[in-house]
Amino acid sequence: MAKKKQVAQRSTEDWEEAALAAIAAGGLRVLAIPDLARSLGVTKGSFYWHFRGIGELLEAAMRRWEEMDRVSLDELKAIADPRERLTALFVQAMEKQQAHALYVALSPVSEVAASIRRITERRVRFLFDAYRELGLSRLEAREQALLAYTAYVGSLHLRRQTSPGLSAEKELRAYVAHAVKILIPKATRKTVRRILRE
Amino acid sequence: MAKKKQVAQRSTEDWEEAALAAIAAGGLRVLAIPDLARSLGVTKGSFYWHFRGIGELLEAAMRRWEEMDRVSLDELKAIADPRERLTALFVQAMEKQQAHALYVALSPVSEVAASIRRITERRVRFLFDAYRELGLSRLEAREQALLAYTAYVGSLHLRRQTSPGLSAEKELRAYVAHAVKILIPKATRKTVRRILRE
DNA sequence: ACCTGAACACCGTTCAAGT
DNA sequence: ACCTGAACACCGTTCAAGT
Repeated sequence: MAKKKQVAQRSTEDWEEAALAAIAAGGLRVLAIPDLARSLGVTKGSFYWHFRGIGELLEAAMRRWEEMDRVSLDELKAIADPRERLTALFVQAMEKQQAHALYVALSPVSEVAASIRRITERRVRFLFDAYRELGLSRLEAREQALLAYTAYVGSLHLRRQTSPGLSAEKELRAYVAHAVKILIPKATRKTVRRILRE
Repeated sequence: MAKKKQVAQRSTEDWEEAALAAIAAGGLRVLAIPDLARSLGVTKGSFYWHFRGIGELLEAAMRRWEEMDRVSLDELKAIADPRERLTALFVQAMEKQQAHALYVALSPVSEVAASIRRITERRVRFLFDAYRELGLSRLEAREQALLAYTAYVGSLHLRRQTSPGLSAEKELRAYVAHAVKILIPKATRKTVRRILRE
């Protein structure tokens, strides 16, 4: 019954998670300390005990996201067969909505450019390694890795644009099927189905 | 000599242009009415004579950008040979820095989603038509158009990320060379050179 | 160790008053 | 027709005071 006096006591991680969720949902522009505080059940003043300012929150949130991205790539690295590994990556690219929303919202933000670059480099490197294992030359592997990565980024934008006339869903599926054919050597129809359904 | 009394008298278009320049340079977050007003030599109060609010400014600026985009596509449509037309489009994709910066900055902004979608549809349509003229089936042309468009969007992101170790410029050139081979049927080396240099 | 609450600067918005 | 200047609400930030 001592509800009024019960202090919330939120951890720094709580603030970071709330920030990432807000950015994924509405973009960086809607990130407001009073809103975050309200959603965490504390007053905005307490924010400044955890962070020096909104910049530091962004930094911490980015570190958190980078770590999540690194871990999910490492999980894929456990897959020995490079073709299977690429397929699993494509499946991930169709899921993980929050991560994709974050990428689109934050990629134009200059303050987090260093983070975004590290994420990009790690992903391109992952693709490069897979293509190398499939027998491509260094140059071919690099080119293919970059094409795969840009196709992925572009597909995020495509997915955000729900076309009214032409079914966006249908467009996207045709797109992915085509991209898979080019980006996963010797991909079978079953591979495409796995990526589109699974 | 009546400098103090000389009123600035800015047109609505001046505000729109200033807004687009600010967004291209620093993203939507740095768009601030006091800053715009200062750069135009008036006080922020006058903004509200031209626009009902910042939302209306964005709308007007988007209409302006859409029109610019439409015009530059129409210019390309005058090129009769579809292969030449695609090449010219790729050349544009390597130039027009402000337009690209605008796309990256605004694509995640939900308020302008309708504009972005119209721009995307117009561009994909342009690509589709070119591929049809080159003899592709409706499905093939659509798939190829979407791949070309996503590769373009992805390349914008790639270009923003100036890698320190590996030369970003070099990466980008390798990428474009590869993309051209896939996206412009029977492209010659000269085509690639034209796109990378011109 | 973590939070409250009041304070201040600054931006978005309004509007009466100017030319 | 277009702009100024003062006003107000709201957000980011600070900080002394609380538990």
